[in-house]
Amino acid sequence: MDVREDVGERLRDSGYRMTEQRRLVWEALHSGRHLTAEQIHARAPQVDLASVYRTLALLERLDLAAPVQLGDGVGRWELAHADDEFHLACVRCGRVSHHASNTVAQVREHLADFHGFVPLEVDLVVHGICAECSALAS
Amino acid sequence: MDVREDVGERLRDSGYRMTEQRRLVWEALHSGRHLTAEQIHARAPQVDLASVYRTLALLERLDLAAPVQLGDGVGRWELAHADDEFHLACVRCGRVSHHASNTVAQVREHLADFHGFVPLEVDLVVHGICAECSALAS
DNA sequence: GTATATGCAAAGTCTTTGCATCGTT
DNA sequence: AACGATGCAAAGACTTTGCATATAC
Repeated sequence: MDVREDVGERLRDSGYRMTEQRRLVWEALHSGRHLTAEQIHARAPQVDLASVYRTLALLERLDLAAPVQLGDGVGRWELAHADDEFHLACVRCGRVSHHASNTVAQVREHLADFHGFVPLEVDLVVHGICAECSALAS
Repeated sequence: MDVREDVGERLRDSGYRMTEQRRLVWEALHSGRHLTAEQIHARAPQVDLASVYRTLALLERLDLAAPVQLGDGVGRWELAHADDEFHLACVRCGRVSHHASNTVAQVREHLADFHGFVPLEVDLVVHGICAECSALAS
């Protein structure tokens, strides 16, 4: 699953060049999830913000990274991963965790079986109060 | 379910004033779903764009309208509705439809029962190919 | 009459683009 | 050596804010 070593190869295979900037952005993406362009830039200050955006767009085209919309209107990015994971966003502490389940698969089946809609990407974000914050509040 | 008549009352009850601009935005929201601020402004040209934004923020505070994130990075709005409806966005023709099912309820239960996370809002958007476009492609 | 809401214009934020230079292949 | 990628700065899209005027109550 960790393709950190051969991004260069992957890029070259697709006709792109491997550069220090792209490597730094790629590494930054490994340091967290649902990161804003600004956060990635903070983790790779040598890379111009414009290049961060350009690199993210490229990685998206190659299905190596994916944009995330948590509903706060801020553009966020993370490494591509199976979309049977979804986000749990705590409205109290702001932390966002990932959660894997068969829920997304169920949604897919439900749609395909009954409605003729062919699901490609399922984006599921649940806002609520995480276990830690619930405990504090009681 | 149609509270069109008593928005004024609702506003006044909450300490706000009923104005022609707010009425126009409110009506515009009834003319479609997942509308951008620009689209609402087009449907109510007499209302300044800034007031459109201010009114939408107010309606959101009163739970009369809700922002929608379809994943295209564009801010969209619609009348508040039960969140067991979710969006189906066709990546081919761009049309977005609403779909109601118990899927969202299942997600809520799943989380509450097993993970201590108290779900508040569930945002589910499915990107894919609608039945019409599937038919055309075959 | 008073306080809130509006219009207009300016400022903010986030993202994209143009272009000369640099660096990978 | 050639062409793609980068930095920098400017432009763009979208949204918010300040302030004087208008308006609901």
